[in-house]
Amino acid sequence: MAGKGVAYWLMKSEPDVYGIDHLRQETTTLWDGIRNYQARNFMRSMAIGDQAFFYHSNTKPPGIVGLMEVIETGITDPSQFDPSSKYHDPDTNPDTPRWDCVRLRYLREFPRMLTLDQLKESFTVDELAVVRRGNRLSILPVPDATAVRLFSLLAD
DNA sequence: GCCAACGTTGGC
DNA sequence: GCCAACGTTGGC
Repeated sequence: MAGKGVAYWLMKSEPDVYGIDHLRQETTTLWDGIRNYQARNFMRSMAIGDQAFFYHSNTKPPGIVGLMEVIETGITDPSQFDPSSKYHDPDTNPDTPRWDCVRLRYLREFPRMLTLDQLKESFTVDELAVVRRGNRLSILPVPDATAVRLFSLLAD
C-alpha cells in the first residue's frame, strides 16, 4: 500500500433494517452483526480515514446511495455476547472474541442512487464484485480506479 | 480430507 | 417464491 491514499470499500445493508437515513440521523454507527469471516477480515484490514460506499441491498432497486468514513477500527462486536441479540454467538469467548467491527461516520448521501443495473453497465466483476450475480458478501473492497469511476458516475 | 446436506444472502 | 453462489457443518 503506497503512501497515504485511503482505501475504498462497499458495505451493504438492507434499508429497512439500517439505511442511509438511519446513519444520517445517528451520524455514526457501529457496523456490528457481521458473521462472515471474509467480511470480518475485510473490516480488519480497514484503516481510519478509509471511505465506504453505502449500498442498499434487498430493495428495489438496489444500489449505492451514500458515502461513509471509517473512524474507529478493531472494536469487539458486543452483540456476539448478547443472548438476546440475533447476532449472539454461543461459541465465541470473551478472552478471544471471534467477531469485531468498525465504527463509521456519515459523510453524505448522493443526489441519486447508482443502481445495480447501472453498475453492471459500467463494471466487470473484477472491478466491482457486487455486480456478480449471487454475491453474498456484505463487505467488499473497491479498487482505487473503480472508486474514481464511481465518484464520476455519482457526480453526473 | 472429501463431499453431501444445509443455511444465508440477495437479485430476479 | 425461486434459485444462484457460496460458506459451514458433520459424517465418514
